[in-house]
Amino acid sequence: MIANPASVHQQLITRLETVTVLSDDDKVQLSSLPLHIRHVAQNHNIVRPGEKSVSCCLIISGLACRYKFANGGKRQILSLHLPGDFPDLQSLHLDVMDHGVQALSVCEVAYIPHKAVEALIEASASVGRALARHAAVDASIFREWITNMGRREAMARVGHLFCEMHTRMRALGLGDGSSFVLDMTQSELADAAGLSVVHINRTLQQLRALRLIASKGSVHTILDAPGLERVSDFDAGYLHLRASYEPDSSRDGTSLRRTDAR
Amino acid sequence: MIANPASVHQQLITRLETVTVLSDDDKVQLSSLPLHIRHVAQNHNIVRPGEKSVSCCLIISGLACRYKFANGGKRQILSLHLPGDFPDLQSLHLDVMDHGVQALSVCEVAYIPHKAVEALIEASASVGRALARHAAVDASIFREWITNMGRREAMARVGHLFCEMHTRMRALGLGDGSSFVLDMTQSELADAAGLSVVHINRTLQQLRALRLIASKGSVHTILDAPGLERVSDFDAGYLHLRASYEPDSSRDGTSLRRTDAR
DNA sequence: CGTGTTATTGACCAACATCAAACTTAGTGG
DNA sequence: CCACTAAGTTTGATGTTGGTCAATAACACG
Repeated sequence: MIANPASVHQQLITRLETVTVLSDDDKVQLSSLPLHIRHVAQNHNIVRPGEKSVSCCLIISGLACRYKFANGGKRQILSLHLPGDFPDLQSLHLDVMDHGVQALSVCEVAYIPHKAVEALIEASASVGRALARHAAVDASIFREWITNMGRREAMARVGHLFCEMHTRMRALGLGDGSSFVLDMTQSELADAAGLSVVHINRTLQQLRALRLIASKGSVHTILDAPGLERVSDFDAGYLHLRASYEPDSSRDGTSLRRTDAR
Repeated sequence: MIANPASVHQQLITRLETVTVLSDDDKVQLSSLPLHIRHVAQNHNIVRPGEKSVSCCLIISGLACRYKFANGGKRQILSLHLPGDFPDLQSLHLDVMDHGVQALSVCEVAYIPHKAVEALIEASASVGRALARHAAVDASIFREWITNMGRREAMARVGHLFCEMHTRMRALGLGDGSSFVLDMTQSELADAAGLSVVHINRTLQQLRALRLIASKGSVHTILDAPGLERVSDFDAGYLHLRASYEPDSSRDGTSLRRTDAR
């Protein structure tokens, strides 16, 4: 799997078109975007923490994550990234990386100079909107993860992670019906879910025992999607895919009494 | 405390100037921004979840939060917002609110129509940059909160929250040296830290027993800032204030072995 | 095969949740 | 100003979830 620049440009255009309308001129500009394509080995950094970035990275293939270390080196995985994602788009606006980006599987990555991205945004409002929207969805996923870590117990947390990745992959045309590949060790899942490796292992066993999922290697199958979503408190609204979302107007104007908060 | 539009425009200009350089023309444009100023009572919604926003809100005074509900109504507070913050800037790019914004104290809020914000960004690259940076810092804080919830235990979690709010307030010229006002009940602190009310109470007692903080009512004093930061694993880098940040290049190019992850 | 990583298991323990009750504080109306 | 009330804080007792440690089993790869 060796990406050539032209196919990467096309991949980028296709991805942006899921979100906005691009003019022919936009596409021409996108097609001439300078790319520095690199293969990154498994477990190596795509962007180093603390770095002063001069380019944004686009994941072309593979699975990447953002991460931070807390305390005495306990790692937290902050997000997972699929082909077409820009895991460090914020580096356009922040001088220093407050976290790292790492390849969880072998990855192909395209680095695009900040200057080029800025020029493109300057030139095309559509592209600017699409990138802003990408960043906004990224932040929405962070919010859901905060909720996941703060208010869901282990089984829901892990199940939620699976639901999210399955949904995101299907939106990109990856995965095969109810199966998908998530190339992460249990140790990495633990870092993503804020749990210990041992507990992840036992939680996966529970999910399997309940016949909600099945796994062989890194290929996971969702056996009972509604059941898994129920157990995991999953509602895809926060992914802001082009689907409907039911507004909850039950609290209109009324006071949220402090005791509501529990 | 009744804000008049002119002072709000000035407050906005001052805040944006902490981040970018504004031309005289920018300031004129900012000063003519249409604002709908509203007082929001404590515990009432500033923006309802599920809503299709047509305006962004700017906190003029008071303390606000973003929140979500998980599971059987367990609330998670996602972020805290001080005067000058735009807690729903993302609504410019997302059609539906995936969370709510609520007043934790009495708040004054200015609603600015999306159309006006978009026109302003169109007209002024500086303002666009400042807002994009605001959103990027917002997301950085989310990442730190994920780490906080996932990988820090109760005392560090609560201490970290205090350090963050203290630092953010000082950056805005709020608070008085080592004291600051954080108008939240323990129940709300619990929702922010992903803990139970009872445990928050006991954790605060520990922090007081260690002489790291002292509190009377909602006025908190940090008695031993370095001590609290150490216990809380706090490093202000992620707030991206205009200060230095030490890059960590210790992992350059080397493999992050999977077992590093623990 | 042998070596190193990853997955699994059991035993034990710490952190945190839950429940229920008492106490404190601030606000309200008489 | 006092009694009353409701919200918020604190405490104790007890239970559960998830962490830690340490060992073993299963795999993957040269």
